[in-house]
Amino acid sequence: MSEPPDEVGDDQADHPLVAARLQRHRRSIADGGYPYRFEVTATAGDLHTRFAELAPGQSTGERVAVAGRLMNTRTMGRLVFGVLQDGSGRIQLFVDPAVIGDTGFAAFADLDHGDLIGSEGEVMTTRRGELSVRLDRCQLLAPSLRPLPDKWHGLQDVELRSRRRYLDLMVNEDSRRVAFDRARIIAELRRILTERRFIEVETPILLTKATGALARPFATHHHALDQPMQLRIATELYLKRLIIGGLERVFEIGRIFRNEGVDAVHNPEFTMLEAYQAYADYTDMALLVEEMVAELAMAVAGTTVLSYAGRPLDATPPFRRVRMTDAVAEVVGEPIDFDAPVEITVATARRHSVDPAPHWGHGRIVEAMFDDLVAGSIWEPTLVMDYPSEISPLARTHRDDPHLTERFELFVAGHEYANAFSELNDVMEQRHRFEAQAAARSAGDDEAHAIDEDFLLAMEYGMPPTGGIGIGVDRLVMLLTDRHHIREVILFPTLKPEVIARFGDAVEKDRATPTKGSG
RNA sequence: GGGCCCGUAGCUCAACUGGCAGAGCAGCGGACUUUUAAUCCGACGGUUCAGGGUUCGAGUCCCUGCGGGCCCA
Repeated sequence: MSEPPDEVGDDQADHPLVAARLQRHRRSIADGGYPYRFEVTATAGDLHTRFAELAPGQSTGERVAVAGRLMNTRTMGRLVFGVLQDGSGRIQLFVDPAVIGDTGFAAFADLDHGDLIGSEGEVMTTRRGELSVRLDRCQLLAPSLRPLPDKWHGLQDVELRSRRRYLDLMVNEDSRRVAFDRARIIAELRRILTERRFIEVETPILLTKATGALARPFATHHHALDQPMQLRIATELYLKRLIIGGLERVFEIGRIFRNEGVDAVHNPEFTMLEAYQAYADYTDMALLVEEMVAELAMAVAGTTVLSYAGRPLDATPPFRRVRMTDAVAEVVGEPIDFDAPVEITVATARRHSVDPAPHWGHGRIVEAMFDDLVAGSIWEPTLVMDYPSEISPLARTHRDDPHLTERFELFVAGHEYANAFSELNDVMEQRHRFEAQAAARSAGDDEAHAIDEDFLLAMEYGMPPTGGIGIGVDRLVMLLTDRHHIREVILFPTLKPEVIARFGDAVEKDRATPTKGSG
């Protein structure tokens, strides 16, 4: 054989199921190849909508052209019933040699499941009432060289579903629906904010120093500048610079990168919405997030009474509000006193199996107790209000309690969904808070904020009172689509490199097969 | 990081206390002129994740590694 050995990329190249398709592909190329375009006049969804009422055994006289992937065929003597899937759904193809001709019929019979085809014919219903297109013409637009996954069970392997998302989308209706719902949710978020006169902006991802949140950044390097760089961990401080600049209502829906582990609710890159409104405070943000969740639930689920993980979940505003210190005090059975010696709070924590680190103050300890003892038991949407200053370096001190800040987080189903403040706008105070963070960092707290001098410079020009909020978009999509793992709502979640097992040998796929990038 | 579980045909899954590696779907050949996961008949399809060990004999037991899942931290 003089054929190049790797016309199909990997270990499956000589698999019989692939080889036959490869042969047909070569014949097609020799016959002049495949079309460059196909004029589509209808989608499956269009047809089902328009002809929903059509009785069995009817012909419409209307000729349409549909395109998509051939998912299944059933031969019945000299008839073939095909199932065409396009972006809107599925439509049956009725293939009768008396209509399409013997040549056309033979060509259709030569198609493989998975092929992309363009089909034309009259809209009709079968005797059983199935809406169909009676083909008088059909062409192969692009072949599938590999067989589809199981037509009934689809693709089940959790890892493969993420790795080969295209296959997952081809054969698992649920996955397609989540993708569409996610797009809808993001579009609705834009609509909701735009209607409220927010403008959408883009701030840098590539930074010399990532700031604005408590998280470890990814490190990279700029070659021409010979400069170490980091990927952003928040959009917060740049959006506030825009508030200072007078844009007054800004938001960004952007990818955030945090160098941390992967689990059911964490992916190293995720999508966050941050919105800032000048002359507003955290009570405005609370109303905003309630309205958002309710409107999104109506858009996606048609109701604010959701079902999540088999349990009812009522997301109808107003949400329950509870002060963080009260929630903790209730669980531990004694009040939290920020003026008492810290040892008192340490002892309270230890009695509840929470072990504070030596440099923690009341605030960090209260947060740890909240995380361990309270957060997991929250089910219905709850605004946890008024976080300790120690853990809120960017939030404004509470107008009624100097130990606390005007900050809330939205908790649902045991997890955090949003984080909002009355933004700290006093540059002197901001500098002090940053310095306290720096001190915590040198005391061994690797989750403390870094000082951002450039941001402080911006603040020195005066920052209006501002309400700000950050919302985890992926988690919101999980909640609204009843998915329980973040990889179900991210099309391409972060995965380890694929490893191909060889004889006594394991090779990373991307190293085993040269690609454009490596050449 | 710790515990438990999993990795078998392209896909979905079986295989008892160790004893010839199976089915359905897909693919191939055939029957069937209105099917709906069509149905029926036939033949085909395997490095049981990789490496090592125990054994007359390993998918199964042991060790190591890789990958994955769930729970916990």
